[in-house]
Amino acid sequence: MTVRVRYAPSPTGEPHVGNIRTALWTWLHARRHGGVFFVRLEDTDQTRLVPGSAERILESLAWLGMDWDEGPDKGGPFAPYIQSQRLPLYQSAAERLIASGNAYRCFCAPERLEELRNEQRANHLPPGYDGRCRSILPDEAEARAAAGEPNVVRFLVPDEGSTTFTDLLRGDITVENATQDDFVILKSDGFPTYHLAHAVDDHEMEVTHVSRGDEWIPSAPRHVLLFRALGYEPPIYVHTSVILAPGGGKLSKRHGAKAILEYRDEGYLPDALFNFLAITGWSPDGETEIMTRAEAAAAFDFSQLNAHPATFDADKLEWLNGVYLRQLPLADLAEQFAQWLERTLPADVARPIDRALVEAVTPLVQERVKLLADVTPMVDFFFAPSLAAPALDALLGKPYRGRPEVAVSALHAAIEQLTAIEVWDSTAIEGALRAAAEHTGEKPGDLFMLCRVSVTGKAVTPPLFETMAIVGRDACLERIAAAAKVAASE
RNA sequence: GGCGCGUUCGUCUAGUGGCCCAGGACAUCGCCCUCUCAAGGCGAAGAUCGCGGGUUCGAAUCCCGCACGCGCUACCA
Repeated sequence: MTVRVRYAPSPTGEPHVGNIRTALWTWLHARRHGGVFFVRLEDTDQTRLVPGSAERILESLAWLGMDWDEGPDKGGPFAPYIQSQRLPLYQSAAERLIASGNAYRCFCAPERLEELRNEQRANHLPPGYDGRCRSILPDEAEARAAAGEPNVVRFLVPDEGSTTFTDLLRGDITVENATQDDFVILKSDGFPTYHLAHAVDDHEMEVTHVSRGDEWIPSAPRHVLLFRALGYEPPIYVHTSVILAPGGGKLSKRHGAKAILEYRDEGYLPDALFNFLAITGWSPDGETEIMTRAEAAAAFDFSQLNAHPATFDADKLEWLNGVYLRQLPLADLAEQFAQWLERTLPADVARPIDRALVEAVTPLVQERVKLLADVTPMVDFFFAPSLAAPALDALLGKPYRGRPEVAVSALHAAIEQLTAIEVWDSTAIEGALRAAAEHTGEKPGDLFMLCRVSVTGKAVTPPLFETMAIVGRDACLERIAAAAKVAASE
């Protein structure tokens, strides 16, 4: 039997890491077994819909490289893939359940339910529907419903016995039926609840494995009961753990959870995020951590997932992103940088930005960035149309503090040597600066730092000689002279 | 309150009765390399395997109890 799995988000917001990680594992399982991965929109709560979120959900999946075989945007053999367009299916299932005595109409008003719960809580009893409408005769119920009296359909949970289901991570889980109340399967607006929609759709769409968050464990027995009452074979269940925020507690918007697309906007690579999410809560062998999607898929096994929650390790994600950035071919990296710089360089830098310059600078910073965002402050001086002379304190630094005249003569020596260079390349520049240091008796490192700050305005930069080679002789000499003037003015 | 799930270095994990007085990775610290910063190399520190009982020649691994954390207990998913 071919594996068919699904990602079934509610279009009520954007996917965050915890949510997408379950989808990612599901995707891995599909690819591992040559199965089908599809997307189904669960928009049965009309009150919580957020416009645009369906698009953002699909965009997130696409960005992460999780392709889907069937879905709301591309159809498939079981279309439609949007629950609000499948209402008749749920309604007829509910009617079948009523007819078979597995469900009944309930006319209790929300207010009564509310009161009932308060009372139960006050008496330290487990809250739950008391089954009052169970006793309404079917004919009467139909008549009242036909007359337009608002009602919901509840599933009739057996008072006795227990229900067992198997979870791929946790083994058999058994729950006493008596602890489950008669839950609503069809709401008064004609929409199904999750429970019914899950049973109907996952059967209709021939889903083989259902992986979802572990908050669904308590209601899984309900689903098994539903499947059986409908005459369906339940799918295989996998309940995945949540991702925790560093401080503890579920990762939430307030607690550092970011939408997937925010990672894109902050300069993470989709391959790195994918890899990171795949291995938080899963390890193929205890050693391997860096994997392509294909490698992860080849090794993936639901039953290896960790059943306990994992804390989100932002440091490790950054590290991993750096690993991916470093192994990117230079041309690809330059392309990424170009797009990034286009967006983030100050407005006074002419657009489009100098593509050749980006390519020249890329190898100097490849091993220095962890995020694409790091590139901008690292290379902005290469692109700036003009650079202000450095501030005195920054220029002198520790070695020359209080003795600017020494810095001035060192700088002049550097100018002299640099001017004499025949072919302006990094080797020649290094030779010139070392010669200048030797002539003046300065420590090479001190002179280098003087030049670094003079030429770039920064104390931390890509390698000096390569940097100066790219900046060009005229600009370098000009800037060093300007810096010398700053030092001399003291 | 009831029901359920979970518990190995700060963090992610390996581990399914002896190879584990617990291995790898991130982070941390030190050394090396070095023009700054990185990257890289080497090394250190870091877990009485939640606690208490059992079973066994032998337990992180099996059983029982407890503690703690989390989840569910909606006409939300």
